[in-house]
Amino acid sequence: MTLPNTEARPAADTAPEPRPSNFIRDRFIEDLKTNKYDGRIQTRFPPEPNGYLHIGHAKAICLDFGLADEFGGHTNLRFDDTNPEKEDTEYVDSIKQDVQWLGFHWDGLYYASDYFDQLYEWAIKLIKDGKAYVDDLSADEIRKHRGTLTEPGKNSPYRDRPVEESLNLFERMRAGEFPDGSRVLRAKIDMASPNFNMRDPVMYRILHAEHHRTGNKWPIYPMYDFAHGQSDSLEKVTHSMCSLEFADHQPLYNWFIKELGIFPSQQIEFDRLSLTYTMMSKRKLRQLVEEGRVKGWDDPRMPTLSGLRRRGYTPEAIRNFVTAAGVSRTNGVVELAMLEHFVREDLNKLSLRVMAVLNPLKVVIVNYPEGQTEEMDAINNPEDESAGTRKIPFSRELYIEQDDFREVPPPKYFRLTPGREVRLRYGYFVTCTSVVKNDKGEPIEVHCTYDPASRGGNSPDGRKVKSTIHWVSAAHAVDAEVRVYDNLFSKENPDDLEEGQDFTANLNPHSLEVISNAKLEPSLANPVVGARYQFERLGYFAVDPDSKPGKPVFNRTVALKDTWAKVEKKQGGK
RNA sequence: UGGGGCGUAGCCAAGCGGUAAGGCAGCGGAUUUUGAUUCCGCCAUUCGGAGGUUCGAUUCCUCCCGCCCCAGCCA
Repeated sequence: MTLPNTEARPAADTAPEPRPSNFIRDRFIEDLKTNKYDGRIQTRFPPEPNGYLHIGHAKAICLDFGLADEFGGHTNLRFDDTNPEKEDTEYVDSIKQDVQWLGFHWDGLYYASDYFDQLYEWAIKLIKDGKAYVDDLSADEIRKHRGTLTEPGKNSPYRDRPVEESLNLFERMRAGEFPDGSRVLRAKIDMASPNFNMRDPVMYRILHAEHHRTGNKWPIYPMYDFAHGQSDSLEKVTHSMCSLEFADHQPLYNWFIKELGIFPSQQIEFDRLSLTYTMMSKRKLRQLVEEGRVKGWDDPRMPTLSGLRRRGYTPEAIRNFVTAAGVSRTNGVVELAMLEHFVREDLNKLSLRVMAVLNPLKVVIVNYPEGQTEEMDAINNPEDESAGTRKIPFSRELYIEQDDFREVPPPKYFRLTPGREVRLRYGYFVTCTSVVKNDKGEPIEVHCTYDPASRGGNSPDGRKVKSTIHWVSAAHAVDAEVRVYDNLFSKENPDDLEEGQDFTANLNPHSLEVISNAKLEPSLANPVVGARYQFERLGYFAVDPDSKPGKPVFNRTVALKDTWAKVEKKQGGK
């Protein structure tokens, strides 16, 4: 889906916001100052192509690309594709698209699989140096030899087999002579290390699996630990940022680089992004897709970049949010309200205002001539004068929002109610004179009179009204489907579970509300897919790809802030 | 329990020995043809706790408490 350029984004006329300081930037500055890498900054964004990118990845992307950009550095996109059983080109395509959509450009595009030959040679070298050996133990036996948190591990009986034997066995592993799981190549480090990653970690496993890029060339695949640091090194990466849980791997990362005598890339760990009411686990997001709990990876309720894009989020909003949330080494959880603030902030600047009624209630202006239509002037974007104005038809029968009329108004309710005068935005002042109700006593039609002198919404005598409400002319209205979203999960922490529950127990049953009979102003009959609008007084909405000519479908990106809803809730209202 | 990491307001987060930035949320008030936006004001005598060093500690030291990560032939 490509987004049309329907929004004019005003050129920035102010200096960029000062970036909050953080420990990674400090490290860059320090390394530049000491000329540690000849004044060079090289980073990489290294996703495994086993799923779609989510907003947590946006943080890593903004750091890897954004921070390097700040210092005139370079950033590679590198796919960490060392586990063929989980990976697919569908994911590499979506990842490339999402990185670009976020607004970043990679200098080099690489795959760990590009380095399989080099990695294999390095493994041979380590065997020859007596730093690696082929182990015939089963996975289960290896686990038993690994020891526990308090007990050191035990050496494998194969640990001291002759170099020639390991060499021969490893070559035969590579030749495909052995079945999966029968043997592994291990680094010979220290089975008594308090760090499990140093207890003779596995470097290669046998996997007779087809790889999405190398096909059936390899029956053995390197482990993450034997691929990542060396890939960084090959790309002359100076600062290799990764998340906190890899901190324990750093000694191993450095060990391989040292034993191989290759370019000394350095690893820096930072905290992952967590959001309330949101799930970032790729495995669980995949489960939601596969079980049909959502409509796909790009379901607008998903925290994936493709989902947020379809929902109407802008890349700017996401980048601003990530920057504001900051980076540290604390495991915190950011409130979803903060993300929503940054979309509203961006959308407020660029989206065209439009009138739309989600839950229509018919209004008849009894003293307005039948058959007459007037063209009223409306401002497209009060935040951007260059967006101009447009004409909206006004006639005797209109729709207003059901919420904007109360037969019996609660305290502080300013909107339409019998006997009260309100302004129809860009229209006229109208006063409610009577209500027509159905058998159940629900209002189905409201009768009003209008003041012809208040055309456009101003009364010459200067009298005030407490409220301005939006409307759509019934005869000119465009029917539309509007999808209104709420949090995907009903708990702040979706992993907060009762005994025996699965995380899907916390799915919000009301995360999607489909409104099939919304009424839009006629300018919205055939909007461009992806275009974003503000429905005045309601929120920001984006055109969904499911739209058909004359029958648009909109996704609510986020509602406008609603002080009245808060007041009403405090009053114990609906 | 061994190792690693982290504790600053409801949430995120600066701070690096000189007396607590900023953002989000919240609460007041002004402007408003969106109960929106914008604007203005308020919101930590205190930095997980207890000791110690110092003229002076969120910053240094010691001990304690709490939370997160690690025992995949996943990344």
